[in-house]
Amino acid sequence: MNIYADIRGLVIDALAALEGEGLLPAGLDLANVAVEPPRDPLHGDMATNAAMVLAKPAGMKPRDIAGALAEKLRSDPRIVEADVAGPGFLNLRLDPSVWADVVRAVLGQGGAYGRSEMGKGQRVNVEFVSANPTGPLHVGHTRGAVFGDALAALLDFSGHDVTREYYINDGGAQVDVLARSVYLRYLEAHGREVAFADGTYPGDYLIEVGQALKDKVGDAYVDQPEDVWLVAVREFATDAMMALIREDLAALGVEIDHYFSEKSLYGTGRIEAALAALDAKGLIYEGVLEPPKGKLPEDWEPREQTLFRSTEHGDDVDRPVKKSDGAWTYFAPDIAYHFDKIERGYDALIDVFGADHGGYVKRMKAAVSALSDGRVPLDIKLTQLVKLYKNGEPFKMSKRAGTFVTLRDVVDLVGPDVTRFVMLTRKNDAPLDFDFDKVLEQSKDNAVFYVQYAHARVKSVLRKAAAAGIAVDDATLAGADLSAMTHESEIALARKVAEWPRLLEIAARTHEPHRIAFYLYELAGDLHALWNRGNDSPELRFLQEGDPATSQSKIALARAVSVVISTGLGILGVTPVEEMR
RNA sequence: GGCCCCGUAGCUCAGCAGGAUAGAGCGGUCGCCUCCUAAGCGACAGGUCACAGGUUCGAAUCCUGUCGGGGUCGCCA
Repeated sequence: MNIYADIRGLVIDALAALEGEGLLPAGLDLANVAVEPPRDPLHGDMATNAAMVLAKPAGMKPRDIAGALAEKLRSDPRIVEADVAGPGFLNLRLDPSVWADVVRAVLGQGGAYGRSEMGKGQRVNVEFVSANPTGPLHVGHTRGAVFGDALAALLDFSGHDVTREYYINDGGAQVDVLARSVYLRYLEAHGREVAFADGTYPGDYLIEVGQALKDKVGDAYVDQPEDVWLVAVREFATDAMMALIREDLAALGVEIDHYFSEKSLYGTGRIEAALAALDAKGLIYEGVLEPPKGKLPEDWEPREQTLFRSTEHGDDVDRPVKKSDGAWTYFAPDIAYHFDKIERGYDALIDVFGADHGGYVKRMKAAVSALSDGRVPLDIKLTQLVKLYKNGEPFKMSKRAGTFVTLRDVVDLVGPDVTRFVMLTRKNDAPLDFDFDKVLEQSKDNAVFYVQYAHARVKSVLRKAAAAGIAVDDATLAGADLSAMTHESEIALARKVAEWPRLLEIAARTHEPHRIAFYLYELAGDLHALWNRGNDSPELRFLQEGDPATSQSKIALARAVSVVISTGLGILGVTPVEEMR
């Protein structure tokens, strides 16, 4: 049940009726007609901008349209008041039974409340993390992982058919570096003294990989030239790193549906095929790029390269797909990879990148636009930096990796639930401060705690009611008489619950899962407010001693809140708690 | 220099397809525990939505420009 959608439908029907009666011209575009919660609750329960939006196309005064619309709407039993206000707003006051209906619907639907079909028939591919397989995931990847996973869950809940995907960058020079680094650890395992030159990965996490390599091949590679072992060690090392990364993701509760190997694009004609597709559209040419505007790189010299005419699809300059030595640039396999995604038939693509990849957004979009002839939209979400703090001090080092704080460091310290929630308490494109002490603090300025506390409070009431012999299963609560739910704090809470489907639609449309976290914080706040009213006004307490019927009606509302919190946390990948300890 | 993101209360940040008197937390001041968990709740104070134009009945929101912060910029992915 989405009460906002229902009432909007009512408004649309009324407008259609007015058209039929000739009071409005026929054929008006109603797409921009909105029904929203008013900023000020004094204005009513809902407001519509219909009259203002339609005034110009209809050639009428807003207030005249609003007046006629109000007349029509008043005939619906759910609308008790419809007043024209301001420049032409139509403020609606709903019958209190509407909120009772919402609560009943929530109890009836349970975890399905808020699900929608907005994405019905749409296959969406969400690619995220896609970290190089050269070491454990670090904090930045953690944010991308949480964001991508929550976004995928959100789209899934909104009716999309979602694939979570990870692109393994196992085709470039960095995996050769990895192989050489592992080789050094391998020699070390054989008791050799080794030095880690610049350009190798010194992290401790490779020690066990070197040992494992020794266990596997013995001394076969010792004192052998690189061409003997490089390919084999590279594969061994990449596999080990991917196993590590999968473990990291599992620790965070992230499950990838599809891992896609960059390497699989080489030597198989797939890069060539993708570029041939572009070539067939006249978008590939040999040419010399203009030097960058402004300050020139010192070693700049004009070079003829194979270029993709990305400017035809919105990019600022054309982009090279081959290096001067004839090898592919990294962009070439990326084009092939996205070509593959398009050919797999997705209706929409989403890439989650770190903010440092912001410079690639336009060219990637240009490539997808060109390859799909503009049919497949690509949205690229950038996740900003995470700044870590501990004891108020910036916190940088990891014991394990030697250089950066890993995903494991974070999850081990605060747990996956706190990690995930906190990572979503900022917009993806805003920097995030993550304070190891603060996120574990039990206070109101810690949103995780505050939301969990609200959930636990409801659970506590349910336990106490059950102990008092009052039936509080959802079926019983759904049948409770909710006509006494009239206090402003109760209505405010029910109204918030009613907003859940609408909030989800907005979050799904904008690809912004953080909105869920903020909504849950507000919902929790409304519950805590009502809870505390019970201190002064015993009749507002959820549990009414010796009065099962009233208790059930009160608890029905509380239970509806816990259903929404539980569902919302579920989308964020956070487990709701039953009690605070 | 080009491109991208950001600029909202003392601090950290929300702001929903443009909508009415711009919100929350922290910090400040003042209240609330014989009472379902006070790990909480209520009230007050606090704003030139960086700045200047433009579009619109209406702009924090859209467009242009300026300033400030960050990121990025052809043989690294």
